[in-house]
Amino acid sequence: MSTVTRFAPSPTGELHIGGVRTALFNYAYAKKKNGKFLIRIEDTDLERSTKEYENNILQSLNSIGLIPDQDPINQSKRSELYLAAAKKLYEDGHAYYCNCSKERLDELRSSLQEQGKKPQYDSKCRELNLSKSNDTVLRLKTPLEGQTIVKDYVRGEIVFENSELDDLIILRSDGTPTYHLCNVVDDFEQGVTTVIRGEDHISNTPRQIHIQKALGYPELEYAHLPLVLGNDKKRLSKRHAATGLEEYQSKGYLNSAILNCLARLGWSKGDKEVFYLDDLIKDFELTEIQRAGAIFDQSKLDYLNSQHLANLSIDEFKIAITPFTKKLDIDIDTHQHLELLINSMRSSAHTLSGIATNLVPYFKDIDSYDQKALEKFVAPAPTILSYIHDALNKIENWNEEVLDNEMNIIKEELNLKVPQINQPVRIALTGSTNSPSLGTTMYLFGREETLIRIKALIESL
RNA sequence: GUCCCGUUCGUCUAGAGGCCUAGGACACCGGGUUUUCAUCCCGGCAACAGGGGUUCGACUCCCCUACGGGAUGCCA
Repeated sequence: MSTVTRFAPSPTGELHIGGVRTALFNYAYAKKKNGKFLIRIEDTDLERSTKEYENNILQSLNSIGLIPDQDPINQSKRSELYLAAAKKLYEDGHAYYCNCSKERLDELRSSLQEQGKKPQYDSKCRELNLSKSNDTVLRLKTPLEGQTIVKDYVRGEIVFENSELDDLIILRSDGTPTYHLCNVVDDFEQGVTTVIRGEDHISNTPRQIHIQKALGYPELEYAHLPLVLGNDKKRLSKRHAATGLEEYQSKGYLNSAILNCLARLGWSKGDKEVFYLDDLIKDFELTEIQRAGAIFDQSKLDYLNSQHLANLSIDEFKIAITPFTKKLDIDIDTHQHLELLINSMRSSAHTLSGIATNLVPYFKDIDSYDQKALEKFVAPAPTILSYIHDALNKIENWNEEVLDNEMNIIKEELNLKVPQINQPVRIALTGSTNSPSLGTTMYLFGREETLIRIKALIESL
């Protein structure tokens, strides 16, 4: 049987990186098995679900390349299916109507808890043969004894005593189906074979297995992933800074780097740290997933991003950085030595937005100089710049070698140390002391612009 | 409370009883290259939660404790 996995988010918030990782593992496993990866929107909670969040989730998954093999489905549009399943359960004697009031349930729970027992429904209505009415819920007849064993790829076999589980509600008193029913029915209807989801669902699993069995559905395979945590070791949530996928994308982290980073959270293959989606698909095994929760570390993402950035071809890099340079109102295609510029600057920051910012001086006039640098390198000897300007002005053959050579000559003539003559020029050209090697930098600016900028700095003093 | 899951350097992880003097990566610290910054290279720091077993031998197996997480909803 061909493998089918699914990512089943509920649209009650933006897609965060923990969700992306769950989707990623679902995707990778399906692809590895030559199966299908599906998306299901679990929007049965009308109160909290919104179309905006749904769109955000779908768009995010699409933008990062985790494309489903079929159009996503919405649970909110499939009630007939759930109702039909509920009806079958009732007719087959696997479910019963219950009219216990909320008050009774609350009392029951608290009194059981006082006795040190597990708070659960006492199955009062189980044999009463109640019929459906306005205030009845439909409950599943959970097996009273025996065990339910969840076979999990990452944790092995997890055993639950059936006596620990009560008769769960599958249809609310307003007639709408609950999560567990929808989940089980859809997994069956969609042909899902393998459930890969967060470990917060482990204790839900035996309940779902009971529904499956009652409905006569085949068994599923499970893999419960450890959770992605914030710095405080707490489960990632809105309280943590920067959890949304879009935030990372808009800061200029490459999709491939984000995916790489997320995949390494809970999974590894030998000493391989830098890899791509294709590698993951090839190497991935559910049994290799780590069992403990993992803290998301941004400095690791920074590193991985640098590596992925370095691996981009010039054309790929151009395409990747363009949205960021556009935002800063610069058009890198206008540069006369674009390839050299990119290769000189691509490692200047960890993110595309950082690199784009560093690129600005190469396209726009300097509107402010680094004051500290000015004080340190220019203020002590302001006349050096004029000397350099005049010397460079005589150079016709404007290339890196000649320029480096000339700077060396100037250094000898003035009997100065390298930083004393190099740094003022850097400041004149880029506004700061940071730039590629000086010959390259002057070459990148060209003869005319280099001279203009040196002059401009002299005049601004 | 009860049930379930988990616990190796600051972080992500390797580790399937002797290969472990516990390996790699990020971060950090130091050095080199770059006549600046970044990159890159080299080196260093740093962990088996605690206690009992089992065993000739335990990071690895068992039990207990502690700590963290989840479930215990007419949320998903």
